[in-house]
Order: sequence, then structure tokens, then C-alpha cells
Amino acid sequence: MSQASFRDIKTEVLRRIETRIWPPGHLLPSETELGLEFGCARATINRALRELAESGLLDRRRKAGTTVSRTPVRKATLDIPITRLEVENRGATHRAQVLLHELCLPPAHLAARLGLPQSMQLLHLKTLHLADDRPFLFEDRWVNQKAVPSILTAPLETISANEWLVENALISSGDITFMAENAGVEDANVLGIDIGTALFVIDRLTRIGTMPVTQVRLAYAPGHRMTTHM
Amino acid sequence: MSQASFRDIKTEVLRRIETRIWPPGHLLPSETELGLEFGCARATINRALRELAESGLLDRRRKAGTTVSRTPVRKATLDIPITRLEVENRGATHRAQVLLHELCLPPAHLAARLGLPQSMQLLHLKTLHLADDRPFLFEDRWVNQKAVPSILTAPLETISANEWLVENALISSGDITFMAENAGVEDANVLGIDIGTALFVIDRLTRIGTMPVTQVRLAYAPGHRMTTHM
DNA sequence: AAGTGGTCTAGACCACGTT
DNA sequence: ACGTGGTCTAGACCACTTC
Repeated sequence: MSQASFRDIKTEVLRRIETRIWPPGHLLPSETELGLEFGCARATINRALRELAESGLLDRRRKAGTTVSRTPVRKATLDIPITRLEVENRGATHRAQVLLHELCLPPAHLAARLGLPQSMQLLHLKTLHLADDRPFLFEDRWVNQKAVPSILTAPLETISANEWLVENALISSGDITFMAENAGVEDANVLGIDIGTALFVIDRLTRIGTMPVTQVRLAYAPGHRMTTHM
Repeated sequence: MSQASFRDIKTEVLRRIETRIWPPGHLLPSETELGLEFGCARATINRALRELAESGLLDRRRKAGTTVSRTPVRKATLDIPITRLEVENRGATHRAQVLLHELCLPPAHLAARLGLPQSMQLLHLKTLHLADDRPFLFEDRWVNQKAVPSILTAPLETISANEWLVENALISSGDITFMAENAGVEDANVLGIDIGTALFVIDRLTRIGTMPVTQVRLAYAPGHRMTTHM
């Protein structure tokens, strides 16, 4: 290579790790030394090693140096798209039916979880997303109207709450939980499946700053898979 | 701020996005202009914007410039640890029982998926992982002995195949799939649950370079949740 | 005290995609 | 052709951690 790029460095370091030239726990040469070996600036080495450390393969500490991780916690990055795009990316046509749209008091556990008084009304939405007119996802959502007052007048028959929130209230942080649940009566009715069918469920809670904006349970139709690459 | 760091830039850009000073679709000033505004080098701006683009908030294209994403694909990063550590991080004691350990021919669909001849024997392992002596995870694994010959003599009663592979054959790439499945007869027997219970299942296929190393199905005991933060 | 990574700078050249 | 981001460089100073 006439000019070593940070990608070349990453590839070569990866090779040395994979071939166990640098086994788990091994202390790498310092950035300065590697810069000399590869004939490039320290900044280039730094970017390569920093990215490898971010993906969990290296541990870096000032003064202690860079070592090959003994417990390479693989980080899988999942894309969490808007449902409409998720459907359309599969080459299907997306449609949504609003099954419920009302202001009401939340159950106690939800109010507690959101850190809101139980006496405060929230917007409760239930939506069925269809892919090529077949049930794809059952969405059960609660929205904090104090956080996004304008949602009360949003045309949620036309644009999904999901999408509207993304456009109108950029979310800064949130928790996501993935789990499996046996379909309950409502899930079964809405998705057109048998009670007890295993469903892939995502629970998401999002905030703007520290203010809770929305909590949503997404129950995917049977057979749904979420895939990623390491 | 006396000296603008790439973190400061990120924070300020994020603020402008959240407060919709820069709404979805908005074209940001060029790196050079932002460098002037913030009084820092272009490289600093570059790093800030590059990281925001990586997390899905910005779209960047040469000549076209940097825009606020209209469809912020949130990227959630999941840590995929070694099972033993996953159990121990929950404050429980980890133990594993090897239920099956044999060389045999793989089923046709698996051979095809791995891209290996069906006539080639693979190592088949079934392991039950226990947390505080309660079933935690049922692991069903196939290992390509050609990729890691030494696994045939590894003490898999002492160290789990998972862990052994991590230490002895650093994996470079892989596919992970998450799904929900109803427990079958074997799942139910091994995990001590009813047939049909919804299980959170991970399927993982890992490679060294292009050579398949191992395929594994991980069926978690009921109630398992995988959580992450955005 | 000393060595390592963390970051910033000012400048340069290049690759790409729009025009 | 031109403007944007993508990357590299050589140097500098700093922050953290170990010794």
C-alpha cells in the first residue's frame, strides 16, 4: 500500500487478532510505534484503534496502553426504523388502521413508570399496521400530551403517531426492551392468530431530555425476525 | 467555552435539531462555515458531524452537504456477552450442563446455510446454562471442526463452547437474528416449562473471514428481556 | 515522574456527486 | 467545473493512570 489509510490499519490489526499473532490480553505497541511501523501519522493509527475499541475488540487505557479484549463484547447495532419504512423496505405496501384514539387515565403501573401523576390524562392509541393488507404489527401507545400538545390535533388517521412524533418531536433518549410473549386475547383478535402464539415484542419508552414523551408496545405478527450483522 | 471540542459541537448541533432550529431536511452550513462559527478547526467539526451521522441523525453526501435526517433511523447497540458473564452480571451463579456432545452429519438445511458439504461431520453440542441452578438458556450449537480443529480436544465440560470459541478462535463477522418461538417438546423438557411457552430466541452464525465457524440457537427461559438504551 | 491515549490545529490533497 | 465531505499529516498540548 502506497499510503496507509485507517481502514488498512484496521484490517491489518484485525488480521493479527484473528490469527492470534496478538492473542486476547496482548498489549499492542503504542500509537507512536505503530505509526512508525505503518509509515503513517499517529492520528491515523488513533482513528483505526479507536474504532476497533468502539466495536469491542480492543481495550484502551491511557498509560496502560491498548490490549486485545479478553471478553470481546460484540456490539450489534440495530436499526429502529419507522414502521412504514420497515414495511416498505420489504417491498410491501403499508397501511394503518387506528383502532383506538382516546384521552384517558393511565393504569397505575404505567403512570409510575413514566413518573407522571396518575390523575393526568394521556392519549391512548391502538394501531394495526398492515403489510400488503396482512397484519404486520399491533401498536399500543400512550402519549404524554404535555410533552407534545400539538399531537391532539394531528391527523393520526393519515400519518402514524410513530411518524408524526419523529417529525414533530425529535426524541433524544429512550429505553428499548425486546422480549417474547404469548399472544393474549386482544393480540390474537387484532393480528388474526391463535391465542398463545409466540410474539416478538418491543417495548419502547422515549423522552425529550428527562420528560417522558411516549411509551409503546409493538407486537409483531408471528414469524417476524429482527436481523443484524456483526 | 474557551475551546470548542467535538463534544461541544455535537451537543449544540443536537440542540438545534431538537429545538427545530434545524428541522428535518434542513441543510447545514458546510464544515468550513461551521468551523468559522464555532472557532475551531474543520477536523473538529468533521468528527462531530460524522458521529452524529453514524448515529443516524444526519445525512452527509459530498457536494450535496449535510442535512438533518427526515427519517432518523435510530441505532440501538446491543451488547452480546458471553453467557457466563451475562448470568454473573445479574448477580447469579453460572453453571452449565453438557447434554449432548457428538460428531455427526448436519441436517441438509444447516449444511446448505453454512455452505458446507452435507457429508462433512460437524460437532453438535447441546448445553443447558443455569443461573443459580435454575434453567437460564438452552444452547444448541454446531461447530465446524475444520475451522477450529482443536475444539475436539477442548474440555467443554469445564469451559463452555461459547467461551472457548471466543478465546481460541476470534470471530470476525456474523449474522444475528432475534425472534420469538413457541417452546417445542425439547425446549420444554430442558427448560422445565410448558410446551408452547413463548421463548426469546437468538440465532447466530459466525465466521472467520468467509469460513463458517459455528451456528447456534439460544433459547432463553421465559421472562428473558434484552434491554438497551438509545 | 513518565508514558500512554485523547484531542485539537492548520494545512493539504483527494473522491465524489452535482451541475 | 466546482463545492462538499473524506482523509492524512506533523505537530502540539493535555488528561489520565500507573509507577
